[in-house]
Formats: sequence, structure tokens, C-alpha cells
Amino acid sequence: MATVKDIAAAVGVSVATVSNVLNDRPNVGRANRQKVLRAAKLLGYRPNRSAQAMRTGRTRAIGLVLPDLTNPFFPELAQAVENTARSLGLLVCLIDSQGRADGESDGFALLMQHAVDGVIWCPLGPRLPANLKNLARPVVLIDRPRPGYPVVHSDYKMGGRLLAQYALRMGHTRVGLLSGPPNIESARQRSDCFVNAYPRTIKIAWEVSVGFDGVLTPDAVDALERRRGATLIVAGNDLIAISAMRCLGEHGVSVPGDVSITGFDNIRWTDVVTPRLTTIAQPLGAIGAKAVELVQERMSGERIRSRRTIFDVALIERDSVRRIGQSRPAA
Amino acid sequence: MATVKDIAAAVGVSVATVSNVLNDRPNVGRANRQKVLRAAKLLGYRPNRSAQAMRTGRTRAIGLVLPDLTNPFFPELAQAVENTARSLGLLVCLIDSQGRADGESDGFALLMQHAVDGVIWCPLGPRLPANLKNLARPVVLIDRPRPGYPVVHSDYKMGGRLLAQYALRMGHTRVGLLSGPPNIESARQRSDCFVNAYPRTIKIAWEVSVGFDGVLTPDAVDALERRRGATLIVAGNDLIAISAMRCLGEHGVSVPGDVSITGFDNIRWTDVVTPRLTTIAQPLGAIGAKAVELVQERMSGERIRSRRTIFDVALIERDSVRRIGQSRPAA
DNA sequence: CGCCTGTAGTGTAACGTTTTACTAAGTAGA
DNA sequence: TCTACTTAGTAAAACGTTACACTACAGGCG
Repeated sequence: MATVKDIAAAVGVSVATVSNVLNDRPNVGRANRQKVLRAAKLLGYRPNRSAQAMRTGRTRAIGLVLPDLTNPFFPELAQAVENTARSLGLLVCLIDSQGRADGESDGFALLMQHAVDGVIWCPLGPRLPANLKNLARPVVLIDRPRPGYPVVHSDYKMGGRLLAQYALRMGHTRVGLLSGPPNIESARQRSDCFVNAYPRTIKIAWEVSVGFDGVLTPDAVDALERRRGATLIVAGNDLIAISAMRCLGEHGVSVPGDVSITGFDNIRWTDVVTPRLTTIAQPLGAIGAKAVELVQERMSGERIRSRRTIFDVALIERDSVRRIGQSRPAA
Repeated sequence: MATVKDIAAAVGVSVATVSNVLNDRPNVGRANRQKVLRAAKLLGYRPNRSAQAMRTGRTRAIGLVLPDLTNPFFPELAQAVENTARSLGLLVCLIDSQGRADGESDGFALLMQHAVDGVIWCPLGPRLPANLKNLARPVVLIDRPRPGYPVVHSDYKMGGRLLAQYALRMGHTRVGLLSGPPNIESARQRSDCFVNAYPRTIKIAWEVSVGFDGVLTPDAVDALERRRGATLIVAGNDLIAISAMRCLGEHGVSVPGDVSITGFDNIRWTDVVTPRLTTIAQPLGAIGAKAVELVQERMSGERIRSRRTIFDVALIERDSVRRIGQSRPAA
């Protein structure tokens, strides 16, 4: 690999001048600038990132800390993050904590050691890992706000309202809630805004919380079996909805014949299960890209502009909700 | 952040001694060794990877180059890679080429610049990116062999045979092949071994190739509509199988009532579609972990032990294949 | 002419680590 | 007592880059 020294020797100029050209600083004449540039190209010069990192303290790498790549919410996000990062010349270092808090903090330790310039993080639990404070780097959160950090996520409140409007439109006034983890704000907002949209019209028959990974607790299974008059089940995300559909199927309950169901996230598989799942679409790609832009801004020392960036969501109407009750005017 | 110099000052010893202790070299006495270790712990010393990298040329980071995280084959792999890498103290730098060759070579360029110590790579096309030769680092391939590189993948031939045995057992003797890309060896082997297992008994009614991402070409759709007497469709992977099931459903063809279908990979969603998909399970986690072990071995300069590591696969029997033809003895 | 300013360029220290070559002191053998 | 060897430890160079402090020279101005 060619170094600045090689270029300097080739052109007959000092390494300082080469460096000045490469970081285009003004104090170098036209002729030399040309020559250095030419030589750099000729020798296939690539700056040694390690050396740059040591000198400047910046690595041009960012960390991406995720709870679980196996949840289809994240791969799309990760892909967007990696691609926009790369288009900015930033390398993405991946940590997948597999849902374990110690994995998360080990991951942060590793990232700190490698001195990434910033991190994009979808936090696992409500508690922040202790070593996060030591990490004197910009952090941008995804999907799950925590006090003191900028965050980008989609408009869960809007999602909840959209779902409530839709439920009403389809004649459902008694619903069961299969919510996500109550300590995750995005999960709570989805439910809360659904509940609060039409508090007098839509009654909540029951609510049980399960993990975002969609594994159903005995409580959840029990709720699905009994249903207590709910005609619509509003699930905290698509994984939960799909698990619920499966569970219902195993108990001989037809969806949407006997009970309707909605999801949240619009992961790829909502379109492929039977019945196809009505859900809320989030612009995952845009969220990932925005998160990269935000860390990048902060890395280059720009002042904090916004603490929250929120993206609109949209209702994706498919086949998992049946219209019930009295007829209504044609569309 | 504490440096070796800080430790040296704290203990009252030279930086060389500190370094010697830390890399446990023999030439330092018991007493000083203890003191240095204690001070390092006390000060929370973490070696600066950038400095180490510059001095030694090793970064303790590896690249992971994937075609498409959105294909559920890869997240599980990536998770396994990241986790075993982390357990070895290695950082994983992610490249997702989104199926584009230029993305792949840009990614390699980025990895080279950051001087990763090795790369785990699932190559996109048959051609290797030109800059791969410059990358004087160990490369371990996943899933797709290329001449000259070690590779770890699962036993596709066995998968093909297993599928053929099963087809026969279920009475299917006329099948349609919805294969993966013909230029990807793993795709070819799946089909070929299926075809060659019982060449006289099982007849191939037709074969069409589609991408591993499961988007169906007009040819594929046409084949699915006509079917030309095939009672079983053997798909190149689960994504293809699921797309095919959807396509068939849209044409009013019942699975497995009118036609049976099998997949390959056993991604999470095979268990959740209707009917549940009969498929071949690959030990993705083990494959990822093994790949990390292999690069790690090569990074530490060990000699090449094996060029191919192959994992057994297993048939996962679910509901997408119907038994047809004459009755057979009970199990 | 002497002074100032601006432009073009250079020497070198520094970043944090590893490693080579070296010294000093102790120990053993003859 | 002298040599030879081992052990414990250190000084300093090196990795590739950046940036500070500096020089040299030209031109402009009073």
C-alpha cells in the first residue's frame, strides 16, 4: 500500500505538502497540487484509516446496535443504515445483542475500543448500559426514545389512531389488545392511542402484553381462546399478530371469520400469511437513512437540531379484518 | 481513556514493561506484573485499537459481506457470525450489497481501507470483484463456493436426495422444478441431486429458474399455471416456495390439494404460512460460527486445514406435501 | 530602503502502541 | 576472581498521518 511518504518521494515534495493537498488545504500551489493528485491516483493511494484514526481520533466508522436481527423489523433497517452509511464513506460495525443486556454492554465496550465515531442504537430495555456514559460519541436512537438522546421513529400515535378509525369503520367496537412490552414506549403508544381515539365507542375487552418476538405467554394463549366478546384483536406488531393467527388456527378459530386481527410494522411476511394481514406500514428505510444522517451531522460537530424525528405511517388494508355489524354506505 | 503511559506513570515503570505485561511476555518480574495488572484494572485501561492497528497491522475486526439482509436466510447467519466473533473479541463490519455487484466491490474497498483482518463473504455473482486480489487477507466463503477459497455450507446434495426420497415416499413421480439461479452452485446442486436421485422413477415435467429473492418471472408464473402434470413443485428455497404458493393461491389452485410443494432453508416463516411448508433445514447458526472460526484460524496464521466444511441438513416435514397414488404400508 | 503582509512550502512533534536492541544486575561455573 | 549466562527492565524507533510552528520569498506601501 502506498503512503503519503511514497507520494512525496515521487513528486519531490514534503509529506506535509502531500497531506495538505489531500485534505485540500489552501497553502499549496496549483502545479504541486496537480502533481500530487496525479501521483496519488497513479500509486493507488488509500489513506490508512488506522493511522488517520490515531492522529485525528476519528475512525469514520459507526456502530449499529440492535436487539435481534432475527426479528424482520431489523434487517430492513440495518440494510438502509449500511447503505446510506457507505454512501457517506462510513463503515458500519454491527452488534446484535440477541436480546441480552450483557450482550448490549459487551457490544458497546467493543465499539468503544474500536473508537467508532458514533452509534445508532435500538435500545433493548429501559435501562441504559452503564458504560454508555463513557462513550463520548454521538448516539442516535432508533424506534425507542430514552431521555437525553435524539431518536428517530415512526408516528406510533398516528398508527394507533389509524387502526382505531379503521376498526370503527369496519364495525368493531369491542377489541382485545395483544400489546408489546409495556416498558417499551413505542409499544405503549400504539395501544394507548388506539384506546384513546374513541374511548366512548370502542371498548377494550382485555389487554395482555407479550414480547415483540411474538412468543405467546400462557396468558396470551388464554386470552385468545376466550376472547371475551372481542371481535377484533389489535396486536402490538406483526410477529405477535402472526403468532396469534397461528394460535387461533390451532384452536379452530377462523380469521377473519370468527375474529379479526391487525398487526403493526408491515414486515414482508404479512403479505404471505393467510389471511394476508392488515397492518400499519412504517418507512423503515427512511428511518434508517435519517438516523445515519443524524449521527453524521453530530459527528461533524453540528449543533443539535431536533431531538425527535418522526415519520408518518400508513394503514395497509388486507384481508385479516372482516366488516361486521350494520351495513354502511358504499365507498 | 487511560493509556499505557498512564499505567507506567502510576506504577513507576516504563511503558515497555507495561506493554510486556499486557501482552504477557516473560521478561517481567512477579511484583511488577501484579502492580501493572492492578493499575490497568483500576484505571479501566482499554488498548486503543487504532494505535495497535497501526503498529501491528491487525485490527481485530472482520468484514461480513452479504447480498441481501432482507432475505431471511442471512439475518440468522449474521447474528451467529456477530455473536461468535464478539466472543472472540472480534468486531464485525457489515456490508450489504443489496444484490448489486458494484455495492459489493465498494464494500470491499471500504473494508480494505479499514484494514479488516479477514472477511466472511457470501458472494453475489459468479465473478469475483476485481479488488478482491488486492485484499491480502483471509477470506472465508459462506454458502457459495468459488475456486481458491475455503467455504462452509450445508450439504445441498443431501438435501436434494432427502427431498427426492420424500417425494417418492409420498407418491410423487412427476415434478416441476422452480430452481434458484443456475449460476449459483448451491442452487444447482439442490436441483441436480434431486433429479439424479431416482432418474428412472421421478420424471421432471419442467424446470424454470428464478432469483433466490423469490420474485417470480413470467415464465415461472406460466409454469405454475399450467403445471403440465406435475403433482409436486420443488422450489429452490423457501422464499420461492412461498411466492409460488401465493401465486397458486391467486389462480385458485389449492396447496397441497391440487399440487404439493417443498422449500429449502427452513426460514422462520415456513412455519407460519398456510399450509405450513415442508422444507430442508440448514444449521445456519453453526455455519456462521464455523465461518468465524475459520477466518480466525487463518488470521492467526494457521495453515489451511480444509477447503470445504459441509453441514448436514434435515427434512422438516410439514403440511405442504400431500400423499398421492396407491396406499402404502403404515409407518 | 525598510517594513509589513501574504503565499508556498517544510521540519518535526505528536497520537498510543509494539518491538528491537540494549543495560544492569544477579547467579553459576571454573 | 573472571567469564558466561540469565533475568528484569528500559530507551527509543517505528507505524502513517496530521498540524503546529516555522522559513523564504515576493510584492506593496510609505
